[in-house]
Amino acid sequence: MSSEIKSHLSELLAQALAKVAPGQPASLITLERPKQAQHGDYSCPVAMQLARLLRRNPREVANELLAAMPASEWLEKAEIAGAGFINLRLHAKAKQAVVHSVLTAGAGYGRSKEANNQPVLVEFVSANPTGPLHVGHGRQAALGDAISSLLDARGYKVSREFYYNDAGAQIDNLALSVQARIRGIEPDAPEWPADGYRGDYIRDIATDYVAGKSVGAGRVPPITAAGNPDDLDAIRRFAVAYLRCEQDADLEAFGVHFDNYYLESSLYTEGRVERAVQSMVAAGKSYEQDGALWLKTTDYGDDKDRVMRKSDGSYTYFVPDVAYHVTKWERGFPRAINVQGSDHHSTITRVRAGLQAVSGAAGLNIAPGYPDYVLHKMVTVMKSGEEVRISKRAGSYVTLRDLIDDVGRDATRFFLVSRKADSEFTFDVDLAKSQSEENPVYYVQYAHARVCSVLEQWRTQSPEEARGREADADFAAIDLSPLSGARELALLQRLGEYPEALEAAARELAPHQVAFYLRELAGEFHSYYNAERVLVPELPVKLARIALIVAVRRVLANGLALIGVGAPQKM
RNA sequence: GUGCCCGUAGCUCAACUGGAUAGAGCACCAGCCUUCUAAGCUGGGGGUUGUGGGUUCGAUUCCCGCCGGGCAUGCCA
Repeated sequence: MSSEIKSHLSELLAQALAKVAPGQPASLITLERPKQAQHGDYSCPVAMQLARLLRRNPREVANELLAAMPASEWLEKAEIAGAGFINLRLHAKAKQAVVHSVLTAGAGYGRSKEANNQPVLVEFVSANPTGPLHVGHGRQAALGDAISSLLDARGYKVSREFYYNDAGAQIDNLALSVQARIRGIEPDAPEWPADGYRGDYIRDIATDYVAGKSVGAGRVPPITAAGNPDDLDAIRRFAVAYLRCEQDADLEAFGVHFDNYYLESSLYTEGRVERAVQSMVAAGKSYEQDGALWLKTTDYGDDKDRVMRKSDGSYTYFVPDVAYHVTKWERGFPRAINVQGSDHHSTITRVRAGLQAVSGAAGLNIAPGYPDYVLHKMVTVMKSGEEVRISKRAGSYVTLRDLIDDVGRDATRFFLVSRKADSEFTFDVDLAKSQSEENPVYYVQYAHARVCSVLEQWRTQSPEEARGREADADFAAIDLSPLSGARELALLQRLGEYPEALEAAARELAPHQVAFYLRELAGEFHSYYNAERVLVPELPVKLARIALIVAVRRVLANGLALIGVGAPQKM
């Protein structure tokens, strides 16, 4: 509703612009929400821009625009302020309508069909199965899942995917580390593998392997440990399955679900890596040197060429990455988004270069910027005032599981998603634990629970009024005209901004904006709650206020759902 | 050395992509519970937006130079 009003106002200004300055494009007109209430509901700076183009006084131009603007039933006041801002104030009626929109749309409020069901693949976490998930993976899980939900809300057909690096040197390392533990070798012993994983979980895997235990559930095919310490391949299979199960359990506890798990090993067994290399060679983008095969990534903006096939015959890591991304395109995803740590940023150029080479040779028409990347900075973990260096090899971490157990799922997710991806993140574990009750998530959830509580009171006090009013839509017919207080208008305004907030967050792939929006909406609700009673004697006022807070509850619930946080009825 | 990103209150972070007096939360100070949940509210102190220039009606935002931090720059993944 709010966006309808906004475009209505833009149209009025566009008509004025056509009269005052014929030939100037309507795209000059932008509407902003002023920070201060005295500046009205919307503000338009176009007169100042015109002043430069027309070489005239901005306030004069603004005056003429106002005079040329058609009247509107939604508009209460239009005035000029400051250097030449045109400030617009809406009638209360225009703002009240948003409650009806929210209550009618319910869970659909804020959603759109804009993307027209276009498929998009969002890849995130993609942790190597060589250890438990740590805090950094948590940030990625929270981010990736929220981005996926945002795109879903914009009408995309979203596929969440986890890419398993279950091939290559790291996995060999894992197998050797477990084998060493089976043989009773400690990480500090001279026989310990050079780059072995030192964490205690390696010993647990070794113990289970020797005991002949079985692992596997859900998506991970069951496997029983062979128990033979010499069978490195059997150890490898068991260790990978073991850790996949651990990671699955952690993600489950975090409330993150994937539609698909893609195994790197399958790229080899299906010959896709080989085919990708052949295409890159056929594209004329490669050459042999020093016994290795190189890709001319400099043709695609890189500062030096990169090795594809090492002199020992194995491929460098980005080659299967290229093959993998070819499958994303071939599987029918014209858009793909990769959520990764910023330490991977050098792979962007290589993967895109490889894709373009393959695309040219195989006639795939892959878009030049494919895929999109959302890079997030690393999480610095502070514990007891000191930084914990996350190192799988050294075995020191704070696992995602630790956080979920200590801080709680909702708080962890809200916290991890409420920062811009490209800002560095300091996660103070002690603070998060000791002050868990002051985490902003409770502030938002509390607002939701408070609405529920008021409604509960109302149902108890006045069952005859409440009868037949259960779902949101049952409140939609209530007369909203009593909602005219300053705090009520502020709440109405905020509710109306929700669809725009989602649109912006989805466009910028920035879910932290949803968290901030919710914080503000909850704040305005808490203020209102403290200043006014909802359950007042005058029935029309009472009902209007009830409709308002039901709408608030709805938007809080919708927003929290997007970022994977629960909306409790009671706290 | 080169490339990308970051630098905003004591701390952790915002700022609608160039708008009006840069905002929140922690922490600190002073108030508000016999009335719908005090995990809340009201008020207060706290800033040369790293720094020096430039662009213009207007800069935290765009451009250039410095300073500081992170990541990358492997025939590691």
